[in-house]
Amino acid sequence: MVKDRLSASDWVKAAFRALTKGGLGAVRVEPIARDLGVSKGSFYWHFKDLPHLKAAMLETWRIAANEAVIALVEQAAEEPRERLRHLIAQVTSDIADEYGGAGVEAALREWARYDAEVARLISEMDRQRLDFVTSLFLAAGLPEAGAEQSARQFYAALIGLEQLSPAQNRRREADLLALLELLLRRQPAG
Amino acid sequence: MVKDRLSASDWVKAAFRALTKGGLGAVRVEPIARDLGVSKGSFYWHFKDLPHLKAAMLETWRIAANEAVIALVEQAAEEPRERLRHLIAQVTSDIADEYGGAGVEAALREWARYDAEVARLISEMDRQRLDFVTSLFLAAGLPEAGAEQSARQFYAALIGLEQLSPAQNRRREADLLALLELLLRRQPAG
DNA sequence: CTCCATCCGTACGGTGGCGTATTGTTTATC
DNA sequence: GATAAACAATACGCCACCGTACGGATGGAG
Repeated sequence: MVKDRLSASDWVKAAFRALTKGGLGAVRVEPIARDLGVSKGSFYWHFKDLPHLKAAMLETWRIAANEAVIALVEQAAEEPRERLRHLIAQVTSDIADEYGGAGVEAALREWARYDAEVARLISEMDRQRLDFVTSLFLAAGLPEAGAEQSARQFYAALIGLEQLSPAQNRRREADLLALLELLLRRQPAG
Repeated sequence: MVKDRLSASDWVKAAFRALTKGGLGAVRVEPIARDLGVSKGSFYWHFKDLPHLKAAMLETWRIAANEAVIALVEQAAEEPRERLRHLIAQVTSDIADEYGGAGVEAALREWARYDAEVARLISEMDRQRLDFVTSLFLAAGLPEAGAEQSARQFYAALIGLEQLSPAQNRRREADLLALLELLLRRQPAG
């Protein structure tokens, strides 16, 4: 047997699978239970109800996304331009993480449009990422105002390209790198 | 009385309202009927079933989106750079058209991730818009390869900024205009 | 006035999902 | 090997929605 007892996080993982495959409307107890080859009796042992599962998903994603950002901050090179290039490489890599990666982001962004709490979470994470990117542009020598705008433009293009051409990672990377060059040339760092 | 007989397009409009407000999962017969103050007997007179309503929505949107693009091509200035600026103004204007505008786009993009047919439609329209923007960059003096990439970068930023900061039209416009300047400087047109 | 087409209301059966309650079944512990 | 805890299966009532059937209202054509 592979695994005949489930944990709460198994349910969360399965929920993310359902989310990426069928959207928020597909995050339902009984279908996921069938997907897991188990009855919903299991679900209601691990979770009070569906809203609690969704809350667990949000929390899981928040942590995972934070860790992804932090991992980039720590692990990549010291030089800010290098860090930005590592960021691009990371975002355009095919390694879909445990929780779905690209698809999840889009689904959550859509979810946020109907749920104020999710909207706050997303906006908070965007803020965090924008601050990070802004700090890199600043460290690369851009003036304050220019750095913030460049960060927005860069991050927006990153998101937009994910929507435009999923599964075109190679070209996306090239587009992002070229855009980065352009933005960095705004103010020669000297 | 305001209007005591409905048409199929009244249902489509109401369906778009539901879509922008609650996502694809909110496009259901009976709730929309309640919203319209009518019974679902009306719905099944105008449409065979729910899939047919959704098909009508897609068709409506396709036409509206095409007309929007075409209107820009015809109406705005002749000069390519001017046309691009008009495009930005259009996209960042608050005039939400009859069918919801910004919210609909996002919802449809998410819908496309679960439905191959919708995906084809979206991808086709993206193709069309990218070709349009590419032609403007070409006309503005950029070389072929650079024009295509600039178009992707510009259009991606446009989409991304919609996701990032809804209801920040003013700043979005500034960011897009600045980015446009940058992209146009790639190859001084002479 | 009548008749037909258009449009909507109402009532119905069917389905699928939610959450609860209750009863197994496995596992660790002593 | 008894026992308690962790986990899961089953069965149930409930509700929202789908799609159908049919009957009632309304308005224009003749």
